[in-house]
Amino acid sequence: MPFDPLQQEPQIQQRWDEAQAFRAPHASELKPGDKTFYMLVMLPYPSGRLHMGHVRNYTLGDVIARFRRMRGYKVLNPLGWDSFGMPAENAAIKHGIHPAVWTKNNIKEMKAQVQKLGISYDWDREIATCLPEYYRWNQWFFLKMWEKGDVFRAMRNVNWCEALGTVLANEQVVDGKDERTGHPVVQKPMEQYFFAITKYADELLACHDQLDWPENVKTMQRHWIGKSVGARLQFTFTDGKQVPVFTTRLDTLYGVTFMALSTEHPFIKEAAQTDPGLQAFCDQVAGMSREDRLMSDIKLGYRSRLEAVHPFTGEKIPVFAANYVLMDYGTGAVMGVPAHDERDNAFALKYGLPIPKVIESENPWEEGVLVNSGEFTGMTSEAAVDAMVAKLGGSAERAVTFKLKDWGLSRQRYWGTPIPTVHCPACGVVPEKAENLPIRLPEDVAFVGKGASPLTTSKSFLDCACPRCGGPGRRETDTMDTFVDSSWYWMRYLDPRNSEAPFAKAEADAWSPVDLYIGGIEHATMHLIYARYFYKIMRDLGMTEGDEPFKKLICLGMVLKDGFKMSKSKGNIVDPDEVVAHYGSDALRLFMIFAAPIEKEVDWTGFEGIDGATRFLRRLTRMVEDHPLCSDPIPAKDALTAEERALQVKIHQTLHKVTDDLSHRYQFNTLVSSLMELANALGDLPKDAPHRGPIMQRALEIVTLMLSPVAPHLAEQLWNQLGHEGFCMHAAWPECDPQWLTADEVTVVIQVNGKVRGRIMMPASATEDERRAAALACPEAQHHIEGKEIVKVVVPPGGKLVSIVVK
RNA sequence: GCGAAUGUGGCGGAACUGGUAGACGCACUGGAUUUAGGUUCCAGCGGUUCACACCGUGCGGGUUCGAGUCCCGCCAUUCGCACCA
Repeated sequence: MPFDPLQQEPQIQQRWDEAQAFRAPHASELKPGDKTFYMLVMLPYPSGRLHMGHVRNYTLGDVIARFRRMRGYKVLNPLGWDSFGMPAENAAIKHGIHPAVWTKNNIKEMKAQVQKLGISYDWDREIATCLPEYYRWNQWFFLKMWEKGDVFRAMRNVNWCEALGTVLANEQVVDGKDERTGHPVVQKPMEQYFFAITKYADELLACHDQLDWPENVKTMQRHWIGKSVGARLQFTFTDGKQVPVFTTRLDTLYGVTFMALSTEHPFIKEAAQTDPGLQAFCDQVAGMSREDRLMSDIKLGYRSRLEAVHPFTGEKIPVFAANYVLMDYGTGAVMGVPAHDERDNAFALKYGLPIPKVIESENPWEEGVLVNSGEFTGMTSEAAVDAMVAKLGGSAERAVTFKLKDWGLSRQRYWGTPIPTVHCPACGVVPEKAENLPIRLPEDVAFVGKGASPLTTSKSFLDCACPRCGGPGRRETDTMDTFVDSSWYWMRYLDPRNSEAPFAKAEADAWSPVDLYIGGIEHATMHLIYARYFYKIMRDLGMTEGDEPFKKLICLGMVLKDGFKMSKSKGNIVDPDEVVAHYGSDALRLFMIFAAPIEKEVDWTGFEGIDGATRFLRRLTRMVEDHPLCSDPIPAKDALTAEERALQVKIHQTLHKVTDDLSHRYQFNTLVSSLMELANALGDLPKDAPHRGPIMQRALEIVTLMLSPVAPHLAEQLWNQLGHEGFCMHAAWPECDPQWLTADEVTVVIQVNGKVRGRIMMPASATEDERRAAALACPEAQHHIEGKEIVKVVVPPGGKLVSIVVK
């Protein structure tokens, strides 16, 4: 049977389907001693079309899932849809399609595309976050967290477009204007719901130790969480107001020459009411585009009429409103120490403030010994902090702050999980009763792209009874951030039809935590921190054991086209469907795996690489076709020819390497090249080799088994052609034979003064002295040694090299 | 701006612990087979050079018998920055 993927692949997929080959057992079906492996890929957004990034991600996951099955593991490999979010609502505004219809169509289309790839998903586990059966559990978690005291309401800025009367997402705001209509956008505080994730900040940092994750991801998370140890102290204004300030450098207190408060700080707002100049400055900052505020190093300030009093010297200190002080970090107020803080320094130079030096150290921004600091002069920075806290008495204390902010989850949108609370004139904001869940999204809404959330237009949704007093109430119209959906979805895969709970504890015990999680590096901080947080919440609710949801993490690089991210707007999309229709999925999978190491971005240069993958698969097929089946055993080592022995070594070394790549190194591109090398070696075995039959039989079996995770369809075909019944994917992974792992002879490289001058073949068993002697005797080396003094000869362990140093 | 990463032939990449730079593949060149080819097979393929040899892993320094790999300083590109998912 030739290589004919377009004909064969659908048939093989149908056979797998009929045999339920990918079904994962539930907890009750697992036997004691069963090894389990939970393989997870990040939940995709159903944009409508699959792209190459998905193909890469799912193929990698599938390679691991299939490999683990062959190693005897029970494997759970699910997929679902992150199906709430803005694009559906945008489609509704633009094309008048209901978000639910648009989303459902997209899922259908993308699922069909994924299925053509032959990924071994257990589709019985499929979930979609936009279905009430799913999002009711978001609501359930919200209520549990409310009970736990982990939900609160507070003010935070949103992107407000006055002309549209709408809140906009960051990505909709370009240069301080609505991307679509060009109307100006300002920062406006709005009352919102929050999850108190900062309660878990310390634990999120500490648990990194348990994780087999890339170091760079852990580092990014550490910086994101941003723990700072320092002190909080009160400054008093001349009008008697107390202003708390957090500082990591209390030791520089004598160097304070100004204070800077956020433009959103309540005292600044109050002062602005009687200070038109200050008000204008605050308006200017509120209207600054997000990029400008975040990404420029331009420090802007405005000197208010407020004055603070230095707690030790009693000197009056000017108070500025400044764009670089953030209201949601620390206390929204900083003490300005221009001599010892880089940003304060730039600010002081710009506004002509004094810059007195109070620390003697090598680098002005680092700790040292205090000078010009009254009674504290001469102390080290460390000692001074304790002394100052003591001297300041009740108005100062040691404190810790985090850059991590509490998780604002309110969205003023339709296509998301309704937040299950009720506004009651008598009781205030009241959580819904658990038995009333799910609070369903209403259908009778209009999508116009301006004004408040569409939910505010649905009378049937708005009118409800207060869960506490039973009086008339108004339902909350905010929906949840879609990050809530993706913060626990992998647990729902364990028990997707459960109508009593998000999942049964027994299922969590059987499968959690996830053994390997694969997804994009772009999720390094937000999603992966929220998901870890939710897992700790689930643990604290007694729903699962353990601290961390994802034991091992692999982050993929992006798939680019001509150096750019593939995107509709650039018109550089390569459609996987077209490739599969032309080359079949095995060739696409093989090429995706082979093209680049997984953590690197890969540029989709065109179809030439796939031609190469196809050539390789065709060549293997031909080798199997040309091979007459043989059931003779392979004779003992001594009976084989030198060529046959060398091939046996190559076969088993390759098997060893591929097994290692798949189980430990998680390096996949080299796995493919090893297979190609082995195929080349098999092709070189002479047709008249005396034991060709049994050697080739076993070699082709091993190659087919190793190919199976990457190109599973062809592997099934070849497996049957090699005389085996049943599925290759259910066959056991081959074991390598230790007697064939070491070659009889090795090449020893001879260097003279660091340059390679010769190579000699030596028995692998040669001693260090024998290698040294042979190297010195080698004619090519002699040529470079002659007439010179030998300073030393280095023979490093490993036996592959001798380095001679001459003068 | 802040945080994280990446940089090796014409191209994608390999080199796992500091030890043969360029495995494997693509593209290209020459040859053979074929009625034909998006077929197959053989050979070549970093640069300079007749050769010996020398140069060569983004750039500039350093450590070492030996550096793509380690250290210091730059440059370029990519990802993230809290309402995109």
